Amino acid sequence: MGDIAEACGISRQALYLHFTSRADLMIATIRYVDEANGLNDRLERAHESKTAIEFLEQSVEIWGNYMPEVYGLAKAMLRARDTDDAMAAAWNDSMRCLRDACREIIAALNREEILAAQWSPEDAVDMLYTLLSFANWEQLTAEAGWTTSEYVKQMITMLRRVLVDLG
Amino acid sequence: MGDIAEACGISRQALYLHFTSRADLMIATIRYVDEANGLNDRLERAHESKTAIEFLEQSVEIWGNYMPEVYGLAKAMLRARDTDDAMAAAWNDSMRCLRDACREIIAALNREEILAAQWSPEDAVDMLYTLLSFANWEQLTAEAGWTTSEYVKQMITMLRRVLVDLG
DNA sequence: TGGTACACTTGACACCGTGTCAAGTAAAAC
DNA sequence: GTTTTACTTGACACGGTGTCAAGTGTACCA
Repeated sequence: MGDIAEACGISRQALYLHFTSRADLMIATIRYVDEANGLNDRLERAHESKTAIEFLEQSVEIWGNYMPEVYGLAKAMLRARDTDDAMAAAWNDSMRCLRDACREIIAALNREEILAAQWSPEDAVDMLYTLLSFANWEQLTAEAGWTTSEYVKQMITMLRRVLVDLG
Repeated sequence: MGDIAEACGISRQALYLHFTSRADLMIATIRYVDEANGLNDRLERAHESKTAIEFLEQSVEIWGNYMPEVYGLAKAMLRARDTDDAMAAAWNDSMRCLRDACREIIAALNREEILAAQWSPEDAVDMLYTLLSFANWEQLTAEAGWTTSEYVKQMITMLRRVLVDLG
């Protein structure tokens, strides 16, 4: 809080006039970022896809390019999530549009009858959402040294293999 | 530290006679768990497999049953890892046998010429190691409600689809 | 038997970060 | 000209980590 206040050019105490706590500030920040960066709007664009596979690919590309933009905040929130229920709720809320996208992708694959036989739609949603996690992206980029475009390319190819059975 | 000391029936300060810091205690703990629970030894057993695919399946099964046993410690270490380099090193050290297993699995698939064409061996190792992460297991079990055996079964089927090209 | 080393005790203290409280100030709004 | 607003400084409580000093009981050892 001290560092943030200093960066804002106000006193630490003034911060508490605007936000009741550290958690409150972070939640407000993620709401602001959601609004400004518009993951919702961006994912919306994938809906123009003609096929379910294209929908999947578009969504992964959008998500893969979004994560680097909000990396710092996301990491801070994921850390705080473990000890703060309000933070966990805010994070889940903010990730809801990705969850929704996953659900829609699986529904689209199912509708086209190309969802791989091993999956119930529910399990497929769980797995897709899990595979697209920040933690995995961080591991592959920060630790393994992949670039964003490598991540997107490999992830798309992998997800096609995992989720799609071609007739 | 206070809680741990109390649980041990000694004073908080006595803990510092044995471990120089909280991080030191956790690192010693994970070393002890590694020794006692023997992930290394357990993974060793998978080497008796006749085929690369069997090797993969055995390893995932072993790992999937290991994670629940060390969940608490692993979670604490993953949290501390972000702010403590020694902790990060200890964690990586402790995960080295899983990394090695991933490398060997990919090498075996490659030797049998069934590693899917999309993958360079290095990328395949990175991806396999990432997919087997604690974070993914936690997400699928704690959040999505999968059981350990569901995790193992789905993970194996998925990894076969992801990594293996059958003639 | 006396002395020493060892494991532990109590109690105090410093440091850091979060969050709270009180009193004061400067400028804008009415 | 007064009130409201946004901020200031400065102090303090709390919890957690880590340190220090001095004391205690016990086991070992010459």
